[in-house]
Amino acid sequence: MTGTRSRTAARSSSARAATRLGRAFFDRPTVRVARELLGARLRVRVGRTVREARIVETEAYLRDDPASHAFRGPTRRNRSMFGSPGTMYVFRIHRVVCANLVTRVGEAVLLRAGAIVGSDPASGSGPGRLCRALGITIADDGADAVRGSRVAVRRRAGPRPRIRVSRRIGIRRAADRPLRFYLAGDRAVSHPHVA
DNA sequence: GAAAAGATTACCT
DNA sequence: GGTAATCTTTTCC
Repeated sequence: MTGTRSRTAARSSSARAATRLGRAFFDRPTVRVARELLGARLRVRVGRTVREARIVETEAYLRDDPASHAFRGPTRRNRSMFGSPGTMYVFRIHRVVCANLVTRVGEAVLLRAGAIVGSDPASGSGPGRLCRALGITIADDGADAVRGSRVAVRRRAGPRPRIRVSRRIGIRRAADRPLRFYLAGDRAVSHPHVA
């Protein structure tokens, strides 16, 4: 039994390493990363358990983008956005937190919604709800999703999904830019009707 | 120092 | 569809 479990663990560890998205994935143009994160799995270790969501909705925040928290350069709050590709930028808004994955310096992808695996899929509909469902907190700000032990992103499995594009949700500045991406028809998408 | 603004959500009518 | 909740960071005097 022990031997079997050990062998199984070794194999799944190797498979996990093979499917985990690396630095190079995030070190690419932000819009491309935002699109390719759709369908990927976001895994968060919470104590002894692992929570997982299939990402269904993202938004890109660019360097030359008045809506981005990094627009005016590094501050104490946004310093994670200037970290390595794959760094988590988590910020607080009202009573919730929202999570981003950093791409290139000063740019990031906001994780707007995910279908929670093994639970109510719609409980991750919305950036604050996604973080709450996965157990992401402000303490995860600055964490490394590439090499870190708490958060990891796994490559999308399966065929290329059908992606829809719209303006971003809930912002005032640069509101017309088509920088929101989501899976067509997915129940966990937070604002299905925004064009 | 004080005040305003928010990449939101839940609950109201 | 509108609005209150809630609190940190940023910005302005």
